Amino acid sequence: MLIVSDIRENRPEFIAGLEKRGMADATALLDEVLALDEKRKSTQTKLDELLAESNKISKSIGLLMKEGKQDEANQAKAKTSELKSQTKELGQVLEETKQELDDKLYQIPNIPNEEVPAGNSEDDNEVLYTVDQLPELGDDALPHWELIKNYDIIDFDLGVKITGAGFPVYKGKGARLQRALVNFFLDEADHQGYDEVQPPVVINEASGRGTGQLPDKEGQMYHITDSDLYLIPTAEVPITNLYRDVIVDEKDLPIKNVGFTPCFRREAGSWGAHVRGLNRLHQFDKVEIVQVQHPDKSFDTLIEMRDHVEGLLKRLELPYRILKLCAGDLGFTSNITYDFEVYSAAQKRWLEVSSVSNFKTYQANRLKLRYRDADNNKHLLHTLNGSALALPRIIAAILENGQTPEGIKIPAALHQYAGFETIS
RNA sequence: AGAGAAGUGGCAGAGUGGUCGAAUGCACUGGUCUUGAAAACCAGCGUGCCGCAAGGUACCGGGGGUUCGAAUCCCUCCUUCUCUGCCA
Repeated sequence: MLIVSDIRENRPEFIAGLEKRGMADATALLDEVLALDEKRKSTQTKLDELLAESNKISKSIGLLMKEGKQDEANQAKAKTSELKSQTKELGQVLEETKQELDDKLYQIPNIPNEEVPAGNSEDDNEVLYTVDQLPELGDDALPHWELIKNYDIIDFDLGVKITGAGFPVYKGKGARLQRALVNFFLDEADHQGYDEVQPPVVINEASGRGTGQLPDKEGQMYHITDSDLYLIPTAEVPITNLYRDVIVDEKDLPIKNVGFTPCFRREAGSWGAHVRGLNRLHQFDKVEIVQVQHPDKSFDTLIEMRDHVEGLLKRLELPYRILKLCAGDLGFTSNITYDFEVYSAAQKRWLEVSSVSNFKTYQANRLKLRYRDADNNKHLLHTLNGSALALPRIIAAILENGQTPEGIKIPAALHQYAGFETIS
């Protein structure tokens, strides 16, 4: 959530930022926010004045009663009764105004970083790096969904039987490969100083709001209505919310966490030509890295995280490219995002396997996540996260790119973890 | 899941209708003392909102209610503990 006082101070900058995202009515929306905030403040002031008077009289009533001045006490009571109806009314106005202001703020996405290129669609994303030479497979190369069947390592039909489409069953070396990747990713993060956590994969509404999935992505999460809980779409939600309502000491920064969880996405309406096999699932595994950092250092941290993800792809020997997302393609809560895509050689297409983002104070404001500086003053922190990495598409790329007549060669970095070198 | 008990500041723990935002202790911060440290002593030490400030206001698990006035009384939800049941 944007910070109202910042909007007031730098209104043109915020308007420009939102327009860069393609928001047409940015000026009107921001002005509504500012007006509501003015109303909130003046109402608060008035209410406080009335309450102050009321409190004063109430105290005097106590004293009068002690002195036995019953009549005077009763007179004072009449006066406060009058005030009471006024404060009640104003209190309601204040609550409504706050609610309205909140609702407005929830509709407004983060503003893009100045580094973020302009643009409306993924075509405008900036390619920061791409592999020199795309791998060429023979004409008989198979897409991963064929390979999966041939080697019997992932079973979609069984998943349909147990749950439904988009919930595959990993079997034998498929399951082992997945576990190997998880352990590899977790160990690599551990080497980079991330503390591992295992959060719940079910979250409450407050957590969904804290990181901005609610109300923006209500329809994309599985909702357990009889308990009013949600299945996580990413470990970002439970891990970042670990720090909701927290004030950390400046010297304890940065906070670095890594977590492995399944992720659940309804992907409503997004089934089409490009979702075969492992390309898009309702449930998938992901290792996520999260950092909470000092505002002055978060940009360097973003690069550090980007480098970490890049290192993983290098060690997996997969052809990849790095994109800097344009303003129009940026996630709702993000200030700047780098996407990583691996090349799936049989499908001949790029698959997104990681998104590394800096949210700056957008999430922290909602989370009330702050740090205390040397002078004991409190300031909002910056939150960042990135996939490191999402599993199914990595597996798809490993399978397709590693296929040979003798079987599928898996990357050397995984041999120890998997306990095998070839799927045959 | 059933029965009972309890939720107060970083922690411990007072407070059952009226200067209570809240005693006291510990922890923490600054100072005095000391060659240094410890001890002792002095002072400070929650959060949000409004305000340039002085100050005001709100918060004692969450929400609602009674009252001129609620940490204190009532309702409700949540959580924790104990016992019973069930279970990996």
